[in-house]
Amino acid sequence: MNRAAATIARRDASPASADWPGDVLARADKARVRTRSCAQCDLGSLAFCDGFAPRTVSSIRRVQCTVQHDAHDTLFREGDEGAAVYSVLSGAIKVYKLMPDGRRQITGFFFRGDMFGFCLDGSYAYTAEAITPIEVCRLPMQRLNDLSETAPEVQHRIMLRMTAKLAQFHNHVLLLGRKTARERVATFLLSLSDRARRRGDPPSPLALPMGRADIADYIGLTVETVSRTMTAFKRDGLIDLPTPNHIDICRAEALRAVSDGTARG
Amino acid sequence: MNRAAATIARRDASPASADWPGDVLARADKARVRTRSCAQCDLGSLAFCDGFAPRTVSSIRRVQCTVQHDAHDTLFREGDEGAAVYSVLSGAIKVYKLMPDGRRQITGFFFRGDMFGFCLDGSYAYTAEAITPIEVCRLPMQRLNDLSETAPEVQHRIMLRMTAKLAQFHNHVLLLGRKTARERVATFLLSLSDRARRRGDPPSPLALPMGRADIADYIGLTVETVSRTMTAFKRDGLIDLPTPNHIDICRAEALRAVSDGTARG
DNA sequence: GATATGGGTTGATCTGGATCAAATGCGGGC
DNA sequence: GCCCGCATTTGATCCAGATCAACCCATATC
Repeated sequence: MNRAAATIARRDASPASADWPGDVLARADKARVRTRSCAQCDLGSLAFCDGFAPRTVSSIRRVQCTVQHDAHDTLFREGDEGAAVYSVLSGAIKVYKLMPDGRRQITGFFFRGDMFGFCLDGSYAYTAEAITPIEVCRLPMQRLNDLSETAPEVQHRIMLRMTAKLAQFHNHVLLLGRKTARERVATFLLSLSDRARRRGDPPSPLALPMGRADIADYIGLTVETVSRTMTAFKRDGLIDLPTPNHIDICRAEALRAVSDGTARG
Repeated sequence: MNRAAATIARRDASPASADWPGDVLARADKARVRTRSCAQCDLGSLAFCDGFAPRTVSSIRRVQCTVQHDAHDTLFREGDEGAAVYSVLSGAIKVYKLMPDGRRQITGFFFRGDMFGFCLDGSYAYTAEAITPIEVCRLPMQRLNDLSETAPEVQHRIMLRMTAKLAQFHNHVLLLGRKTARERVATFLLSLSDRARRRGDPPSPLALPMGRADIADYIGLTVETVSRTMTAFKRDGLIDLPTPNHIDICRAEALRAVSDGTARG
């Protein structure tokens, strides 16, 4: 489609090394780069570099840059040269793959503290797009690799993140391959709630920054089925929906039973 | 079910450090451990350690052990302490997750040269089972981590494998979330064929070591649908099925078009 | 050669979720 | 306050793939 054509045009216009702010501006829609270091980073224990030796941290600071995006901005597209990994400071991001006829599969949502963009060589396997206004910490992969010669803990930390992501994928593949609509929605809500809790965000009322269409494209359903299922959960008293974008999980155990297929019988 | 109960009993009987052959025997069904080193390894460029400095290779050799299993043996179960990664020397392995009611999702097939079992801390997220008689190279993860202090290329190589696996997962999630039965089967066959080619196995007739039920549980369909779809492909001249476990891809481009949804219109 | 066994295939029917269609609700601009 | 545009919800119908049920056909056993 014309979106794909636009991507190619942009890529041809900005070739080569993709490590520095100027390139970020050329490559991504409307990015605003702040050149200040990560001294003001408030991720705390969620930060990728938390607990590293001071000299390792300062090495990372030298190669890192903080980037802001508006909602709906594209950070990179499937097929772009994969040059950097990102750590989310604030906001929500979705990554997805498209089929030629426009079918879309969202393969991940990322929030404060999450990392995405792993792509050691070759090109990104998916497109990344801001759901809300976001702030991300951009880490050129090549620089991290260089760094790992002297600081093996950097790669080890990356491996931990990737391992966690792999485990998540196993669960998501189970959801997509074998779960019913009710089980999918329940699993999704519990997983979001769990992640909110882990990163210290209020788990109730849980914020749903993404729309119903995004949820549907993530769990392999249609908007209508997602909506109907949430309404059914509300009717059954499992959740409350103060607004379409906030849910209260009223009966977590019951929702858990739905999510793993042990509800009722 | 009683299988789960048996797992717990076995784990209670063999606690603690899981690095050495004796433990492998205790943990896995009927494993035969060969204590000879990997000097006879014939993986060549497919090997995890291919191209490493001689002293790194010999460090790996010291911690590695080669294990043989019969078809249907279980290497480890979901929830077992994740102590080692495996590299396949020969044969085929499937890994899967089960739901309490018995629904099964196979999350990966592994062949000669593939690695699986990534699990830096905590426990395995899935069960691994031999499809055919197999021979695997077992690498205790903790030892690899220690090694990476002096040889950063070890972790880098692991990261490459994990990155490739992540990209594969993105594709598989797209398949499960958004593809039709025909698209799924076509994608599956092409992916197997591609992997056979990459590892130097005859791409035609392509061997299908797994049964229809395994294929179905991998691509989120039923046995009947897999069988019907393969029959339809044969009728349409896209493939031939000399035996149920061997396929010839007759019209790869046409199958490719089916797999990405661009067939006919 | 009869007989069991366990894949794999084929046929008939059913159904969960998709699709098509229409409200409904809600935030933002003026 | 009122209108517009968009996301969400609700309703009616349809259909791809699941389910239920034979059946086929190799291999194994005696």
